[in-house]
Amino acid sequence: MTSREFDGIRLEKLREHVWEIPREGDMNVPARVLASEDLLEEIGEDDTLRQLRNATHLPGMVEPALCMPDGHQGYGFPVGGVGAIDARTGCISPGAVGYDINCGVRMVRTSLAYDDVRGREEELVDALFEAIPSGLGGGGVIDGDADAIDGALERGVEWAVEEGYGIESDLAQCEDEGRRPDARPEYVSQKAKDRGRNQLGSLGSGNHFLEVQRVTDVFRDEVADAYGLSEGQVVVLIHCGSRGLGHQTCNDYLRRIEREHADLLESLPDKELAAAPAGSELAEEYYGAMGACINFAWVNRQLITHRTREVFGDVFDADPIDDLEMELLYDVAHNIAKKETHEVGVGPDGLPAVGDEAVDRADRELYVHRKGATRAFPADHEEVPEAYRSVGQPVIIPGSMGAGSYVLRGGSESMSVSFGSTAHGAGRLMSRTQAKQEFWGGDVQDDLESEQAIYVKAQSGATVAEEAPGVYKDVDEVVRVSDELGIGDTVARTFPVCNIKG
DNA sequence: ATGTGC
Repeated sequence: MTSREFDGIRLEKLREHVWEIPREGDMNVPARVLASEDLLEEIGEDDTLRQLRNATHLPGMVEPALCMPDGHQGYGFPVGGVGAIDARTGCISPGAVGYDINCGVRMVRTSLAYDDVRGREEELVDALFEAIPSGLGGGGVIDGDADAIDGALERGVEWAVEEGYGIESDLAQCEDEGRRPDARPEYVSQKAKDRGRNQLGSLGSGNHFLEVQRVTDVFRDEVADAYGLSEGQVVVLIHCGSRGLGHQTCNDYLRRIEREHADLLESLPDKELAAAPAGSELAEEYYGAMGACINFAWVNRQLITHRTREVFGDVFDADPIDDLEMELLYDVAHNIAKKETHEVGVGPDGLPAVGDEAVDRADRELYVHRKGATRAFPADHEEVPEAYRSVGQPVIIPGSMGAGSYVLRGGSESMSVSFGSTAHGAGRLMSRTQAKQEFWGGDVQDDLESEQAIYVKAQSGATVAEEAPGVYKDVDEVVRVSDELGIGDTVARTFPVCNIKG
């Protein structure tokens, strides 16, 4: 059997693109990396594998802990990590969701062709940059008051559409229809709400962006038809999260775990994996608060969508819905934990079990943690919107601002291989600090414009350097692995036209 | 990711 070892961590190749870290010591389950040999070499260079192995110590983890092909090291739990944990006997881990709760991405279609936009890129990028708040700190599309925050946290996109910031179809074309039914705004602290109030409709910083793109390739005609995508079409990608509100909420609950569940914390190999035991008051409150932050992030992307439609309407002197057909393709969460029912191995006592200890398989309710991973439910799954039910849910995978992005559809193998999940992006190759040593923001922008006709406008040159195309892995290779594993199948590829950043 | 550290 082929095997590879990185810094004392050995992986056995089970089959093409599937590498297992065998269970040993206090690991509850094995761990698996879904990657080609080339991607595995990159994943093995940072702390990802050790973090993935540590994650298997979380109580109640069922089946192997997973790392998607774009995985890299994160806070405690790797980015690109998927961890399914028994919701009755296990735990829920804020560290396995991430600071930016429901950081995610949506794609908006248009009826414009690249030729309609060509030559007007700078006018468009200037108008978008002017209209859409970005960067660190406050300022949003709307000035939120207490009612707005409560509406957003409780009801998500439903609230935004009622307030006039969207159209009816925006609801159906969003994961969970833009509203977590189990959101509990009362478990979000006043401090977090105060931070979110003036950030409703703002991109933020880091890897967040709004990008106008053109469809360059269609790989599966019948799926692209169902998604309303065709070659040459202009689309808009919006990538952002829950800003200070989600960050504050993650922090609030990490502190409470330290105070109220120090025993569980002590038992973990890395304190950053902090988790609350299933059934505890804290677990319930975090789950409800996280659901509210998820709704906030959806409202954030909805308000940016609203403003984007207005900008396109102005620039192209047309009605954004009736003429430009700016409908939402889909909105997917990249950082989330949700109760989902999946089939898992169970022992004689009926509890989830792995390897030889499993005597049967049965449906169990799990906290599926996806941290830097996308839900990728296949055709016929009841949670796929009706318009896409026969082909599978759209999966949106942003690459870098120099490489473009992909639209996939949930693959037929995703439920059995990855708890209905696939990759979420290209994955970082180097730290932000290293990126700033390697690149200069202004040079990156000049090169993109002169060599690829891509127009980037950003609040901070440092952010452009941190997000330079060269700091990312090869997104083509990431989606090739997803496609070959059958967890997410390529549908279309896009290429950047212009991009605004924090 | 983030009022760019507690």
